[in-house]
Amino acid sequence: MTTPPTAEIPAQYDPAATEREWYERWLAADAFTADSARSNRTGGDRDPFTIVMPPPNATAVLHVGHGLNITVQDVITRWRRMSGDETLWLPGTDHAGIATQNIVEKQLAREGKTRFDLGREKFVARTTEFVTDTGGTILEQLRSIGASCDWTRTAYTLSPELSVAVREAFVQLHERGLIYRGHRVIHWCPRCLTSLSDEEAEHNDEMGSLYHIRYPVVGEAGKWLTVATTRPETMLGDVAVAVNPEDPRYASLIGKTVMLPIAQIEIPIIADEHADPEFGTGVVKITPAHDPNDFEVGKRHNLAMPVIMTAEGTLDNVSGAGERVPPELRGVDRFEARARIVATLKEGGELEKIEPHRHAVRHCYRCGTVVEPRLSDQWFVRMRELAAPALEAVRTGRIRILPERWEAVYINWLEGIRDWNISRQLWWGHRIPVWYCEANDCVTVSREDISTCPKCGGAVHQDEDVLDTWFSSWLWPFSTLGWPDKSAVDLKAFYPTDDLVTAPEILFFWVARMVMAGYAFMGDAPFHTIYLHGTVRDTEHVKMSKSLGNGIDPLDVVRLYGADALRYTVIAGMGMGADLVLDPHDLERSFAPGRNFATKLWNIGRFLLTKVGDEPVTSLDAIDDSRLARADRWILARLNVAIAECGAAFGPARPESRNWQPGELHSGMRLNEYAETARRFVWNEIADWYLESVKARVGTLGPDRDVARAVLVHVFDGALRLLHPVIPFITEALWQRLPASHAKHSALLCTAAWPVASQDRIGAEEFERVRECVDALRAMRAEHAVPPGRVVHAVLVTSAAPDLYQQEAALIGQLARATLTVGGRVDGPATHALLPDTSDLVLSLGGLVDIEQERRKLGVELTQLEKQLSALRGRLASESFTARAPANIVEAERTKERDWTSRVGALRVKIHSLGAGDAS
RNA sequence: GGGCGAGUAGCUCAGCUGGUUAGAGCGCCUGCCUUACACGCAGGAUGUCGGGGGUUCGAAUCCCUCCUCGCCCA
Repeated sequence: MTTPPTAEIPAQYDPAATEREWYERWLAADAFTADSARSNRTGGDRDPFTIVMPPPNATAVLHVGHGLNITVQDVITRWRRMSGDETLWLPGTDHAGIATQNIVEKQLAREGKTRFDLGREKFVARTTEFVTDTGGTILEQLRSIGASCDWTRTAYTLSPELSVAVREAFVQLHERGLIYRGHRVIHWCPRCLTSLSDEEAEHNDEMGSLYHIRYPVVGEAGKWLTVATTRPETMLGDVAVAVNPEDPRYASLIGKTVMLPIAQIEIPIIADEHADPEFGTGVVKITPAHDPNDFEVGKRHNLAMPVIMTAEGTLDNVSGAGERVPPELRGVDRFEARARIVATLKEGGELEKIEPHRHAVRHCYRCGTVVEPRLSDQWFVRMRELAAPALEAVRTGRIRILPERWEAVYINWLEGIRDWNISRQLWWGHRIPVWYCEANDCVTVSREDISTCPKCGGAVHQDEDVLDTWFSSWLWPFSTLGWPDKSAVDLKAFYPTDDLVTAPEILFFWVARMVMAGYAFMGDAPFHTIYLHGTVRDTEHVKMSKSLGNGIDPLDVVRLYGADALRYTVIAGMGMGADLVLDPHDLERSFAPGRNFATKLWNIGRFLLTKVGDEPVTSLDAIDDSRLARADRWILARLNVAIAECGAAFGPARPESRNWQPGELHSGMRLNEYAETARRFVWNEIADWYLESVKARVGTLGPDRDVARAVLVHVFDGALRLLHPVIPFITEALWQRLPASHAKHSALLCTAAWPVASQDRIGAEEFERVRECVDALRAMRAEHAVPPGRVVHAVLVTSAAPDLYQQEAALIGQLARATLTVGGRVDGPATHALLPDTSDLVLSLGGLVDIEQERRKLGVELTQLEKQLSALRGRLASESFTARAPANIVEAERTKERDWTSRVGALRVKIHSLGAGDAS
C-alpha cells in the first residue's frame, strides 16, 4: 500500500468521506467475516469470540438506543478482533409479531380496510412484502456508525432456516412434555386481539376506585354482604362470593347464598383462603372467567365459569352466561359498562361507597391498552424444569451478569417463574405446528406440514394461532448458527457465544429465556457474560423515544460530527449500568466530548505525521536505550500504563476456566474507563507533553531526530491501536499514513494487533521533575499576570537533582517561556515556588512582584500545611494508630511527615527571606 | 405490599473489597488566534460525599435509621 505524502493531510477532517471510504475497504477486505475453520473448537488456532446482536425489529429505524447498544458491541468486537480472536458478531432482525402486524394493519386502516378484508393469506403476503422492502433499513444504518458485523451471516427470525429451528424447538419440548395446551385465564389485549404473556402485560400504578357493593343474603331480609371490587363491570360473571374460612365475621354465612344484583342470580357464599380478611370488607366476589385468582378458586370449588365479555372488550353473554348480561348492556364497552353498572347499583341502593384506590393495572406492552383477563385455550411452556439450569448457571458463575445487581433480579424472577403462554392470535409469525383432526379430536404435533391425520387418516386443520415472537428469539444464539443441524460447522465453532449486550428491559423477555433455551436444546449456556447497559434519556431523565418526540437520530449526529464522535460520546459517558443523559435540543453540547476529541486526534495526527515526515523511520527496537531522552522514556512508560489500564478496563474476555471465579467475576467491561484512559494518554500525555517536548528535536537534523521520530511513531501507533475500537474511522485513516517502513504486520488497523506493553526503561519517572517544574513556572506566570509573550528568568536552587535540572533546563525553559539557571541566587523582587522534591524555584519578576502578596500567598500555604502536619503528627503520636494500623500505612504516614516537615521548613525560610512581616 | 438500586462540584457521572490534601467530562471564571488544533492552549474557582446515629486508630467507602428519587415483581 502506498503512503500518501503527509503534505496531503487535509487540515479539516471530513468524517463523511473518510467513514464511507474505510467502511468499504474493511468490507472489501472481508475484515468482519468470521472463519469457522480458524476457531480452536474446529481445529483452528484461535479462540473464538462471538456476540449475537439483539435483533432489532425488522421494520425499525435506528434510534439512539440502538446506537448505544450497537456501539458497545462493536467496541468489544473490535477489541477482541485486534486481540487475535476469531471474532464473530452476528447481526439480524426480528419479525416482531405484534409490532409488525400493527403497522401493516394501520396501513390498511388508512386504505379503509382491515386484515379480515384481505384474509390471512393476502395479509401475510402483504406483510412479507412490507418487511422485505423495509427490513434491511436498520441494518444498513448500522454500517454508518461503523458496526463491524459479519454481514454474510445476517439472520432473520422468520427466515426458512430459523423457522425450521422454531418448529424443532416446539416439537422437542412437546415430546418432553414441556408444552401443553391449557384452558385458563390469560392476559388479553382487546385492541391487538391477542393473548399476551405475563411479561408482555406491563403493570403501572394507577389511581382507581374501590367499589363497595351490597349483595343481599337470600332468606335473611335486610342482611347483605358487602364486596369490594375495582372492576364492577365483571360482576355479571360472578358465580360466588368468598370469605376467609378463618374470618369469624362471616363464619355463620358460609353455605348460604346471596342475590347477585342486576343479573338477579343466586350465588353461594363459599370459604376460601383467597379472601383476605384485611382487604376491603374481607368478602371477595368470584369471577372465574375474568380473573386469574378467581379462576383458581373456581377450579377448587368446581364452579361454573361464565364468560361475559367479548374479545373486543364489550359485555355480552359469550359462553355459559345464560342471560346474565341484560339486553341494555350487551355490546357496551367495558369501561362504559362499568359506569352504567355503578349508576344502576347506586339507584338501587346497592352501592355502599366508592373509595379512591391505588392499584397496578396491566397494559399491553405494544399498544398500551388496558389488558383484560380472559378465559381461553392457549399453548403453554412448562417453565420450572427449564428454569432450574438457568438459575444454576448464574449461581455457580457459569454466567455472570453485569452490573452485578441484576443478578438478584434475574434469580428472583426465575425462582417465581410461571408457565409461558406462547400462543398469539395473530397472523404474522410462526404458525403453531399443531394439527387437529376434525373427526376424532386427534391432536398432532409435527415437524412437517400434514394434510391427513396420521392416527385416523381424517382431515386435519392447523392451529390458527402463531407463536410468541420471543419463542423464536430465545433460540437466537444457536438457531442463527445452524441449529437444529447439529453438524453445522458454525454451531461447533462459535457456540457457546461469549457476551450478550442488551438493555435490562428485556432481561426476562429474552435474556433469561435464551439461557433456558441454551440448556434445553444445546445442553450449555448460550454465553458467559450478560452485560446490561443503561438507557438513553433526555435532560428531564425521560427515556428517549420517537413517539415522545424527545429522541436523537444517530444519523443526524453522524452527519454533523461523524460516527467517531457519536461513538466516543456514548461510550465515555456511560458508566457501568448508568443511564446516558443527552439533550435532544442541543446536539452540539451533548456530543462535544466526542466531537472535540475526534478533532483533537485528527490534529495530533496531522501535526505528528508532518513532523515525522515521509522518510523511513527506524524501528524502536533498533534504537539503543542509552539514546533515549527522558521524555522518550517517560512517554514509553505512559504507553505501557495506558495499555495496562485499557486492558484492565476491558477485563478478561472470558473466564479463565469454565466458570467465573470470584476474583474475575465482576472485572472488566468498564468501557468508559477504557475510553477515558485512551483519551488521557493521547491528549494529556502525548499531545500536551510529549509533542511539545519533542518539537525542537524533530526540527533539528541529526541522530537524535531519528530517535524522536522512532518514539513518536511507536507511541502514536500504540495510541491509534488503543483507540481504534471506540474511534475506528479516524484511527484507521491516520494509521494508514504512518511511514511505510514501519512494521505494521497488517494492511488494516482494524485487524492489526492489540498493543502489548514493553519493559519500562530506567529513569522513566525522571521526566516528572520536568513537568513539575514547568507546571510551577506556568502557575507563577499566571498568578502574576506575566504577559504570555514575555520570557522570564528563573533560578532553581536544588540539592535534589541538580544534574537532571541542568540537562533539562533548555526544555523546561522552552515549555514555560523562561530561561532557567540551576543554582545561584536572585536579588531583588522575586516569587518562589517549592517543587514537590523541595527544590526552590525562584522567579525574578522585577516590578511585577508584590512582596506583601507573595508573603501572604506563602503564608496561606504554610498555615494549611502546618494544620495538616499537626494532624498527621497527632496520628503518629497515638499509640492506638501505630499499634493497630498496618505497618505499610504507618510507614507511609512517617514518610509523609518527613516530607511535610522539610516543606514547612523551606516555606518558613522563604517567608523569612522576604523580610519581616506578619505572614507566619 | 415485597425486592433491588441510587442520592459525591452548576450538570452527567468515576471513586470496587475502609488508609495521601475526594476525581473526570461538560459548564463556569481569567488570560491567550504561542504558525497541529479557539472543536484549541495556559491558569483558576467550586464539594458539611442526602440527614442523623454507630463501628473503627481512621468512614464518601462498613452497620443502623430517616428522607428523596428510580426500577423490578405482586
